[in-house]
Amino acid sequence: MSKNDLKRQQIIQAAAEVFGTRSFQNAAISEIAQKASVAEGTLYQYFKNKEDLFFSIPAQKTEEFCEEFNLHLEGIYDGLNKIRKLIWYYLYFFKMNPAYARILMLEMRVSKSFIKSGNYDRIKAFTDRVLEIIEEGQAEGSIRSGVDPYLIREVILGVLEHRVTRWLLKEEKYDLTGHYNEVCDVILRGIKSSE
Amino acid sequence: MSKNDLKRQQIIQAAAEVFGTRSFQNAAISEIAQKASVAEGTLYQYFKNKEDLFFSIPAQKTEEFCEEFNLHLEGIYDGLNKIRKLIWYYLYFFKMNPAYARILMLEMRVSKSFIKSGNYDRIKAFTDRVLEIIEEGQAEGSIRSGVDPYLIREVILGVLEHRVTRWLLKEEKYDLTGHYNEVCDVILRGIKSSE
Amino acid sequence: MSKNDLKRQQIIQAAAEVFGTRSFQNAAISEIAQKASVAEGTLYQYFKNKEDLFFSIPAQKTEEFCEEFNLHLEGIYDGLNKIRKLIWYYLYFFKMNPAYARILMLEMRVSKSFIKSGNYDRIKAFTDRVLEIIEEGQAEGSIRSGVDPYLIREVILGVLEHRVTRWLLKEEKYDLTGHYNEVCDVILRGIKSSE
Amino acid sequence: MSKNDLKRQQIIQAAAEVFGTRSFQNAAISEIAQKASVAEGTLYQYFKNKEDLFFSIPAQKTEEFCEEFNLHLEGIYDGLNKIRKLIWYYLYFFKMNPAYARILMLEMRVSKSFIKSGNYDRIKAFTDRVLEIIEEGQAEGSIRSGVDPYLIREVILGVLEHRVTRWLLKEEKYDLTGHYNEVCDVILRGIKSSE
DNA sequence: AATGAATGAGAATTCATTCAT
DNA sequence: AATGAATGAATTCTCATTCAT
Repeated sequence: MSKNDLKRQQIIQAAAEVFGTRSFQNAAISEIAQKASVAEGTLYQYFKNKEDLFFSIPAQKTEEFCEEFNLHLEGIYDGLNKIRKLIWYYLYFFKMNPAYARILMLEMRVSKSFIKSGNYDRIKAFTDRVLEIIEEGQAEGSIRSGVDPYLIREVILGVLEHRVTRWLLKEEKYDLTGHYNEVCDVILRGIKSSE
Repeated sequence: MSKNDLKRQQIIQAAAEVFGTRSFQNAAISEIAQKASVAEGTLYQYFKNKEDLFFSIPAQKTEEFCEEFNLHLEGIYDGLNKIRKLIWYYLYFFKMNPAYARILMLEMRVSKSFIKSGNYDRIKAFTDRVLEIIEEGQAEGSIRSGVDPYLIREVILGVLEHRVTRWLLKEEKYDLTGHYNEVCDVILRGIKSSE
Repeated sequence: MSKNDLKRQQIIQAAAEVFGTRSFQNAAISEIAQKASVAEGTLYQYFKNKEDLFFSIPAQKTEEFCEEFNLHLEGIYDGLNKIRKLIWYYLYFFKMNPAYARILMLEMRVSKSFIKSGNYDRIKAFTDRVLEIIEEGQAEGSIRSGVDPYLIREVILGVLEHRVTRWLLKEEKYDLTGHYNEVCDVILRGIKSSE
Repeated sequence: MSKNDLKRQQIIQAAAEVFGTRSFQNAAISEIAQKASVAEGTLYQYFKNKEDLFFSIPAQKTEEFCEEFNLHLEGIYDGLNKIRKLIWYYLYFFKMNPAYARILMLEMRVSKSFIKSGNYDRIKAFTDRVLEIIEEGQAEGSIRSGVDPYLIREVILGVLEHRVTRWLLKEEKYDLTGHYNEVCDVILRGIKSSE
């Protein structure tokens, strides 16, 4: 990694810490600079402005997320188990990264400008991967075909995001991965009584 | 309604319009006051501060939502159809109230202080009602028993909130109630291939 | 004068003092506010921004200038003496108002945005008056006709502005109204040897 | 010219281009460096600071101006025609160099620090030359003697500077050398009706 | 001599809130 | 109760200049 990239990462790291505790508005550039041990002006050599810095946080984390996730998928060959793994890993990851969860769930996910900014692309790569898994599952017959895979993805991610969001708002008082089996069960089999 | 309450409503109405377009931070008290045809100082006779005014918006709308929802439930006696109606009405309501959707989905739903503020109660009344429906459905056998009703509620609301949020971020370009049947289907029957 | 206008004047007065010593860039809003005994924010209730405040200074002074000038013209009925009076009064006025001279000659007169701003109008009223005097002089035969009055005005004001500017740059070390007679003479009779 | 001087000129050239469009404050060192194809730090090897660089622009141009002017004077032996030539050439030069005109008329001419800086000397050489011409004219009898030659110079340069300045402020919309004959006429013969 | 990354001081402006009328 | 003028804290961002390489 070049010296340049290194400093960039160093700043993003500091930003992640600060934005992890305070909202975008309440976080101060001065605090980030201090935490990153650079002058305030230096931030502006690496990022266009405060928002650009803010939006640059997810890239790194998302990459980390995806890499780990792929490792976890190794050796799993059927769609349903991949989905189960996805559900578990998603919850596990945010349980382990609550500060980043705050940033992503309570700020980014709700921001039009983030979506428009190029920084959304990395996250899109992940959701594309999820779609792939679903389509493979449909092809192999383990996931219902005849249902729009986008809709299936919406259900899975909707539930997961909701779960993480609630957990954050309740100040992370309970175990986010708890009841993981039931969550999978309801997503897979629905809420309707089967007979 | 007292003259006092009337003016209160007038202000909330103006606030809903302004906050419907701009974010909390970007909305100006001065604009709200102007739109409500009162002096800025007057706002502070009715609301403690900007946040208090902001958080006061949902009460009225939620009540409206609940009343209408109850009307729509009239004559429906089985749990599954109640759920279907819930799903439809939820999407329909936000389709008809996109400005309010913005406020609720992109700001309130993501705010710790809103939850802590008393103003969350009205919304809680609604989610309690959903829980009731689920429990009734479980009792009558149409909804799977043996699954935590809270979890079932989480799935339903998670999907719905996700759907509305995506729609807002995509600038309301498509029909929010579209594919309503498929949405119900996936929620009710799950994503797993049934055989 | 309304209370509102009074405070406006008070601020302009303070601004004139500060801008009289420091350049536009070097003058600080905070100093002006302090000198005017108002909060910094108050300035922005009366003026759009720093530049707007700056450009608002000449109006008052120009009016004062014109009024006095008109008094001085009283009882003078021929064009040449009016021109002589103009020359004298112009030099005299800036001699008595060196701080304002700085603002007008070294900053405003050289600023495209000032000309474009409405605030230039008051000064235009003065130069229009000068043109009138010249045209009257031409009509009565005391000033050369057959020469564009605009050009004549340009000569008169050009010399005067140059004189005041030089005086300011030389730090007002000599008497600005000195040699007034010779100045008139050269402007009136030209530089060419008469035979 | 040494390699060193060459780079110096290169930088001044770039500075002239940039300062020709933007004001001193608005021009960026970085842009000048880029245009001169040197690093920002390099500028500071050749010039003490931004102002020093800015003030260094006129030297070269003034020299160019004087050389050309002297060529134009060749073969003219009487004072009045020299003055006429001066008036014409002055207007012509700035018409051909509007960017430099901006710098000189709207910024330098109005700056105390420029006068104090040594860089004013080259310009002084020119005004000294003008004084010489006037004194020669007085000696030969074509220019009025008995009038302070400094005052005569003030009239000539005052009118010319005023003319160029107005032209710049009016965004160079008309021909600067237009009406050149009338300008000479008024300067030479004055504004007074001759009988 | 040349570089260019890092610096950090510095200032305008906004706007929710107050309070005298 | 209503007003709205006055407040002033609070913060991003710029950019000339430096200096280690």
